[in-house]
Amino acid sequence: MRVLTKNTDYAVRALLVLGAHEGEYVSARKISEEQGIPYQFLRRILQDLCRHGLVHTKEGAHGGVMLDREPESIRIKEVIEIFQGKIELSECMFRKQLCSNRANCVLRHEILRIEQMVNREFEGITIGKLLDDLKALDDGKISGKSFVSVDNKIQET
Amino acid sequence: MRVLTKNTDYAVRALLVLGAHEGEYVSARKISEEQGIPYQFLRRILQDLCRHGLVHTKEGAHGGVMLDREPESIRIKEVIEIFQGKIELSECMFRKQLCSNRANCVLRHEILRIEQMVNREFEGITIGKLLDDLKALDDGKISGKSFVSVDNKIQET
DNA sequence: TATAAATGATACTAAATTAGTATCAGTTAA
DNA sequence: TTAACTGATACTAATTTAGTATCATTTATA
Repeated sequence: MRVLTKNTDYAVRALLVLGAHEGEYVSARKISEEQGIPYQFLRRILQDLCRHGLVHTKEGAHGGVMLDREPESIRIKEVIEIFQGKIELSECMFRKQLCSNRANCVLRHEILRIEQMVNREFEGITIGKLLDDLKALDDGKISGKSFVSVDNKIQET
Repeated sequence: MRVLTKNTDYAVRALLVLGAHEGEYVSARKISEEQGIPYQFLRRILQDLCRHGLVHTKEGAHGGVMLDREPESIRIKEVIEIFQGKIELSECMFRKQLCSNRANCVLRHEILRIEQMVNREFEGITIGKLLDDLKALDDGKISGKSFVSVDNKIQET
């Protein structure tokens, strides 16, 4: 069960690169190489981000992509919704009509609750926050929170 | 973005029917008709539930399916994992190796946090609890929490 | 003992989503 | 003029999800 798709993953990583170079145009080629993201795929992702006003672009030589908003105002929730639509744990029939049966109702009640929780969480994470975390990592301030994977299990070191 | 698949949805509904008839064998045909679930699809789902020990079956005429565990011990998390595997918000490369780049790390840290939250929630919901909710609904005790959908938006009445 | 109502096992198809590739036109700095 | 860019968009491939079909076996019971 995977919830975040490559689209979203690549978009966030691209936004972090752009956030680290605020005020500069960075080319899709450079981001692609730096992050190991398939070039043409990334191109389309960046165009989507542009259409949604998260970044703007400059054509031609020395052109590229630049953040068009404060990193703090770009919420992961927004990015997810651009590429995957609204977060809905279960898109059931009851979004469109009265509950057809009561069994649906009770399950749905719980699911809506969790759905709202997840939405709140993704709303709380911004590119700005992630950039801060990155910076803290660089400064070694939260080095104790770095992770190492052993036998496919995540462990804190 | 849909997170719960039909498999899981149908399985939970079937388990609720079985929970409402504890100690009786209920046939796939009956559940299928009662819940509007495609018969053959449901058959396979019930077989999976059987293989995982949530239900047991009796072949032949007057046979069917019966819960094999206390409804309170059947957690939705377990059902999800049978049909969709472990809940992972983003199955990234870093599950298998050390973080290749730091941009992954910071995003991943947040994602793991939310992932654990979601897991805890689905672990807290059991078939027994949903049956209780259903019963309360029948008794009109939580009638104030019934839902009506207007223009695709959920509203409490 | 024949039969109808069940499950067991499993192969198959269809639809939808996700991931990735390719192409061509236009822009711009040097 | 040319190389390095983006804009737009069509196309293909791979994977996942949903659903269908078939045949064998079991069992209650008329």
